[in-house]
Amino acid sequence: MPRPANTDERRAQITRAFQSILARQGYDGAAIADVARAADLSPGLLHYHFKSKLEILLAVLDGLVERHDRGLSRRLARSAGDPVAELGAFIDFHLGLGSEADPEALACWIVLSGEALRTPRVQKAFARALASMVERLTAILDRGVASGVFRGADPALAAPALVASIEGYFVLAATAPGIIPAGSAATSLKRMAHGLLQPDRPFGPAPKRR
Amino acid sequence: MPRPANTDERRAQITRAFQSILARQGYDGAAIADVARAADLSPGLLHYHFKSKLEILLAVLDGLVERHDRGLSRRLARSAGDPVAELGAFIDFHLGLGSEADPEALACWIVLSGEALRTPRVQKAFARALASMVERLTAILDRGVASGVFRGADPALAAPALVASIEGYFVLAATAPGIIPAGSAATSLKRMAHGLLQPDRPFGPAPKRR
Amino acid sequence: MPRPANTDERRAQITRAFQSILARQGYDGAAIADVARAADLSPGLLHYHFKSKLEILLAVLDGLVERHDRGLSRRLARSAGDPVAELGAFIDFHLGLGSEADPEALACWIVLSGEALRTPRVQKAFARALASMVERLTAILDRGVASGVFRGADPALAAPALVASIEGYFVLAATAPGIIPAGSAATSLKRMAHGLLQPDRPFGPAPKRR
Amino acid sequence: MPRPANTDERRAQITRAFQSILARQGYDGAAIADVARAADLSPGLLHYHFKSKLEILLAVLDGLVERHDRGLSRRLARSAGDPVAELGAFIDFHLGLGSEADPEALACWIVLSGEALRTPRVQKAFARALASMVERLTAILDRGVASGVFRGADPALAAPALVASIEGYFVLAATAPGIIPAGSAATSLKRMAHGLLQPDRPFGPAPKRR
DNA sequence: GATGAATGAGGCTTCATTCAT
DNA sequence: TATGAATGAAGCCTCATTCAT
Repeated sequence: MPRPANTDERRAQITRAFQSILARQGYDGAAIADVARAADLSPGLLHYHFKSKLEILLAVLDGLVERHDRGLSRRLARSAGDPVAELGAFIDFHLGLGSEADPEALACWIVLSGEALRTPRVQKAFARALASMVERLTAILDRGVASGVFRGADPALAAPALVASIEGYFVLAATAPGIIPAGSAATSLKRMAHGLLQPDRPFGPAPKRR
Repeated sequence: MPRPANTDERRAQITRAFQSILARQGYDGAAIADVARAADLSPGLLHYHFKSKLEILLAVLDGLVERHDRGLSRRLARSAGDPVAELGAFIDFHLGLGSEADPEALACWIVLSGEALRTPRVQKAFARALASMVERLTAILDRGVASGVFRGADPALAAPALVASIEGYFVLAATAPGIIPAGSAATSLKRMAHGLLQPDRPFGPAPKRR
Repeated sequence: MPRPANTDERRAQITRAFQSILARQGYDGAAIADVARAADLSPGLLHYHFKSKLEILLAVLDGLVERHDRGLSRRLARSAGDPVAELGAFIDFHLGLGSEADPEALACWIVLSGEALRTPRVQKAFARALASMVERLTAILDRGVASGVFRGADPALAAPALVASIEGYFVLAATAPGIIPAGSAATSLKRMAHGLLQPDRPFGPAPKRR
Repeated sequence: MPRPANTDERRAQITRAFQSILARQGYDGAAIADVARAADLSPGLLHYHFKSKLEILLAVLDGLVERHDRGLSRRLARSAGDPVAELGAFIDFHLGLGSEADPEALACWIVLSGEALRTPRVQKAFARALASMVERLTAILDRGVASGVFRGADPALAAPALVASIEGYFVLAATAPGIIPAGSAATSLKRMAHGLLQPDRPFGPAPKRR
């Protein structure tokens, strides 16, 4: 007899609108009233479905992470079993040619990194998301080491390094467009991966072949 | 009988206090009143010396960049002339073992990246700072290529890639402590530089030597 | 095929929950949603059974008064016919050794006195409750005067005075615990009653007996 | 050179306006905006001079207590040295014929008792005020006992009892006007004091004189 | 009778900025 | 230069009440 519950849809609707405002105006700049307007809801309703503004932010982060994880899984599935291909897919998924590019998500990600700095709950969730990325990449590298394709590599060091680089590309893409030559990100990161996952060679002129 | 001008000291005093609050509370969270209290000045005075809060933020950014540039120059001077050593110095300066580590500056830098997202003037200054880093690194790499130590490298791609990685390490260090194995950052980045600045080798088992 | 009416139970259920919240959070602090949760009902239902929040408050007051009156009658019945005993019972009932103490009801009573100050309907009901107490006590005293045990007393003055004292004890018990020596209230009030219900004697040293 | 500080006046101005609204509308009903309007100040200014609404309430309480204490001291001074007169003055000061009556202060006092119920800081201050009243009265009674005018009295019980009665008269005066016969309060309380401060006599007909 | 989503007004508080002195 | 009081616009959040189902 009561009106059918629609909490899930509403929460999604709110989260969507919040994410869009968040990308453009940052967390403090994202007024609840703005979000309500964007979602075409009354302001009070946002607080009916979320206890506080922070909860909405965390919901946005959750959504971002979940979509990221699902997308990554799908992408990795194509090259399952081949660590080199998986590594390439991992890199392409994150830095690939804009096919999956989502500037809004990217901007939110940067905003979230800023909030992680000063809000423990955001910090925890943000760090967890990064840790999960590192774990997945570590697993790939481990398999590569086991199969002998990544010689002399320590996945426990290489994975965080690659994730850091990806994160850095994100920041530069969002804040200093033009600094990264178009289309170069994935290629460059792959070369960096080569450096990490192969034995060092000294810099210098090509060794003379006898 | 005008009192002696002390604008410069005052501005420095204000900038210092603002930076400290900024690192802890973010831009919107940094109330002018808080800053004034931290600087032991009256709130009104901040607006006497700075037209607006944003101007203080930009002054902080300027100061950060200037100190960074001076420090980098000093560090590079030690290895002047040797591109490989300079590259190592560049990396160590940014990711080295905490000798120069300044968590406050780091946090401000993250905060600034977030503000760059939504404030054109910050964006411009932030991007300029990054561009300048890329330029300096590019010059080093160029010299290395010219001298034959960096074979098959394209400094125009490699420099942004390395700067992106550094930026990424910054973000992770500030937001997800513990994800980067202690002391590994500079080492890993150097290996990544090897990958970028040397000809590719295919992944795989070590070639048999005849 | 109407479902069986349960309005009365529901109203009692709501009133009970409201009283409990009221004691702890005051009138403005008692959110309908809180009350609904405490009563394990939906918020909408409260307004189905009560026209407004104020009506619930008045229902609580009614309930309080009714229970008080019933309890008092029961207590007085034991000493029916003896004005001195009835007076003692009246005092004990209100200030007795905690046997009947109900801190929740006490707190609500204080809250209600505050609301009486600014809400005419509460004021009226609150004053009526006090007037009824005064009336009952007056009747007792009247009988005592008639029978000669209360000499020189004016029940029209004495009854309000005793009720005021009881009210004062309530306030102190609820707001300044510890100020009233434990167990002293009823005893003290009985002595005060002696003062009211007997001819004055001047203060001073005991008269010399010849 | 700066504008002369006027914090004290402003705080007094705000406290005054708040007290006036408080008496009429209660604590929750006293909107900061209302108070600002009544004080002819901008709303923001109230929070410049007081950290929160609660602080204003506490300032009101402080002011009330201070004025009460000063007034009481002045009144007692007239009968210094004579415990009986002091007791009378104490009672008259609180319940006297409206000469000092301040309905606004009275209403605030009731409101404060309600807030004491649920706000620890108010509770503490409120209880302290009552304790101070009890102390002063106890001192008077002690002297009376020492000098033999109050025979068989225990000031540690009598003082709280009298203060409770005064408090009760306050509540009734504010919430149930008309219940206390005009002009009877002080007289009745004095008779109650007789009961408390003299040896008990059994109720009953006047003893036959021989 | 019952549900719980929805509304929208209003409350407290914060804060960048201005200004009289 | 310097002070700190003053302003007023938002901002987040709460809540009594209504209403579609």
